[in-house]
Amino acid sequence: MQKSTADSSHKTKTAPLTIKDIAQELGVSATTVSRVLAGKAKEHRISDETAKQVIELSKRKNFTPNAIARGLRLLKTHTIGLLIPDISNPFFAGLARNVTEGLHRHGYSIILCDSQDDLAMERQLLDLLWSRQVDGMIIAPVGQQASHVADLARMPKPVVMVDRFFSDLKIPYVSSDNFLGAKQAMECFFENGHRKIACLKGLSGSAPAEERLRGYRQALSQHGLEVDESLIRGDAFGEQSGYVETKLLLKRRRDFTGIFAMSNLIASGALTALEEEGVRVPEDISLIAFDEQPYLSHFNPPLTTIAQPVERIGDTVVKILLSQMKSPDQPQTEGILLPTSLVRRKSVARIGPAV
Amino acid sequence: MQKSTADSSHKTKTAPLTIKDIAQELGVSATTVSRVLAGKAKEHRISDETAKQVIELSKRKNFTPNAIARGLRLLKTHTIGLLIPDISNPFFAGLARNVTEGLHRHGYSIILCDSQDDLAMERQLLDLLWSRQVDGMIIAPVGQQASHVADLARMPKPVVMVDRFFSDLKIPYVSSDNFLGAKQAMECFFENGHRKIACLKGLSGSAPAEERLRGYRQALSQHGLEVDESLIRGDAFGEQSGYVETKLLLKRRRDFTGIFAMSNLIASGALTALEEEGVRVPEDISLIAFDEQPYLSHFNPPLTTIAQPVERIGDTVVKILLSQMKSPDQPQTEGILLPTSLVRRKSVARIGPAV
DNA sequence: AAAAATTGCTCTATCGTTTGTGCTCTCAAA
DNA sequence: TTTGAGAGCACAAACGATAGAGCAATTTTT
Repeated sequence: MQKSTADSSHKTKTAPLTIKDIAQELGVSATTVSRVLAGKAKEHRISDETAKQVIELSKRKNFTPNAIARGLRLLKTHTIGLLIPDISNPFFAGLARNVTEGLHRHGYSIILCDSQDDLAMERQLLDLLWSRQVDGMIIAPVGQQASHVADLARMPKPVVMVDRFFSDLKIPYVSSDNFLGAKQAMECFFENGHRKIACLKGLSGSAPAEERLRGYRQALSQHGLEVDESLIRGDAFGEQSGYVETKLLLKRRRDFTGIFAMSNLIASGALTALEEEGVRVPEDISLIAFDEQPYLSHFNPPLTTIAQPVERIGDTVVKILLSQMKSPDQPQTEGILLPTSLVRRKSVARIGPAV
Repeated sequence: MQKSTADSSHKTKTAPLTIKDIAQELGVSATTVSRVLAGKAKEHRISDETAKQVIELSKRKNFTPNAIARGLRLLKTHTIGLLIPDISNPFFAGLARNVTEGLHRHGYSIILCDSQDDLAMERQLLDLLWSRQVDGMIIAPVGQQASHVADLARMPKPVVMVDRFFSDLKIPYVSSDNFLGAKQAMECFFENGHRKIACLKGLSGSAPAEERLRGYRQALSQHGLEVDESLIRGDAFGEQSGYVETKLLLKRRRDFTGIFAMSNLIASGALTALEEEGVRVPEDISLIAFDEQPYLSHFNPPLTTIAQPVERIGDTVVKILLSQMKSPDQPQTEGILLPTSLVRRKSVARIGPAV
């Protein structure tokens, strides 16, 4: 075994460099190196010559200061916690992509936590994020219980909620205007003559589900139609829920002509059930789903959807978080609702005059 | 402004607790608190009484030791870097979910980096991850260039490649058996009488694209068919590529009867193009895509696909990484290829006797 | 030529934990 | 009454980077 000199033929593990190593090799102090690398050379009257040497050697040795040590000293980690219920849900994946990119541009990294829509897990992950000294958090809480989220408002670091939120907490949030979205979906049904429309609900108690339900109800009322409670079914945003509830609904009755699905996953499950039961879409039953994805245009039939402005949501969340981190004591934005839009495709049939 | 006592009505930001605060309040040393919280009370002869008090107070104050300070002292952050080309690609989203969960169960958090399939970004993110002192990395490199990835082999921390990999580097990898997958797709075409099959390629130089191409070629040869190079088109895994290449292909010729798309995104783009050109699937042209997703069964037509064992890939990656972290000097697994499977749906038409 | 200002750094303490070493008791055995 | 062993903890030094204060040269001013 040789003594040291990097032997690149084998997997020679190089010991991590420190600022001291650089300093020693140049015969300067660690402070100097730190200041040069922080771009504060001028400010601290480091000679151009010294600065150049430090930079060059660092580059040559591929040295970057230990961010952990830095974080400890500065009490700032340049890390943001991102907590979402399910990264494999395209809506959240898109959001994660957007947020990750936006924050990266401002020098922040993100720690990704997937709560799997589990409250206990969520609580645990929140503790974990704090223990990791994140500078801020972006969370899409499971959404049914607020107590542990409420504690976040007392934390010394900014937090922003997204999608799932609690409007009564003193924590800013960004979301689609779910109420509006539901009404847009319903209006589309009405225009095409539908009046009996089932609602496949998402997680009860969560803001998106409740707001969408409110839109559903109000749209019916405004058109002088009665809300049939037995047409409101389901309690989760997943595919399973869409499948099961549609199955049950179809066993019981067939007098409704439209289904409003609160997520694309629910819609997907519903489609499976409809197919199994030999119900054609949209000839027998029309369908509108929340959440737009490009591939939905290849569905059979191409799905009419309510599109959420995912990018705008992500951008806004990032903007709020950055601004809160810059000036923690400014008045907080209370909550922002971004408008949805209807994407008309072919899953809604005209069955009569507009209501 | 009151002095201190947490005033929960307002957003009173509580100063972060430290181990010293706990120690002081109990009249013991920080050492003792640390040892109790690390579960080393017995080992260090801390009385049950003291231990109980420490635990209780910590719980009551919701205290968790500062992981940053811990990381600095222990030179171990319990953080893993996850670098992928695009989190909004369902394949990687699924992988991320799996990996995140698996690592979390072992006490590790993940820092998510999305390179957006950009080499420069990838290089930058790798530096960033090292500077954050991750204990290990899971990377799906862009895949065209290996030099910066090769450096990883010399790092003192374990790295595992996934999906996109370089087999000649001394870094373990886990991936689908892309070669096999392509052959499975081709066999399905052959069984149904197809002999002229176009290939919509992914990113040139990346292992998945090259291996799938190899499978495509070999399958043709084995059946005594000539490889028509002009039927091999495209250079990216995205939707755009699928769309554009299909358009171009259709302008030029219509003598092929099948399309092998190297990703579901490519397939999606191809479908759009086919539709625009009035080509019916599968009546006029059959289609098989790599990457399975449940919703593909709702496509028009339901897509026949090659399914990658995403969960097994994720589990395996995690297993390898954990084992490398436990015993860094053990012989490394060189590379693991997991079998794919054909999901038969309705996008392949029978057009003659099997070849 | 002496005082003042400027240049170009270095020294030291610090962030919050953990660890090796060592200190002070108490109680029993010799 | 001294010695020894164990129990129960505290002290101080690290981990790597940074901010404030300070200090020796050199240059400028008067």
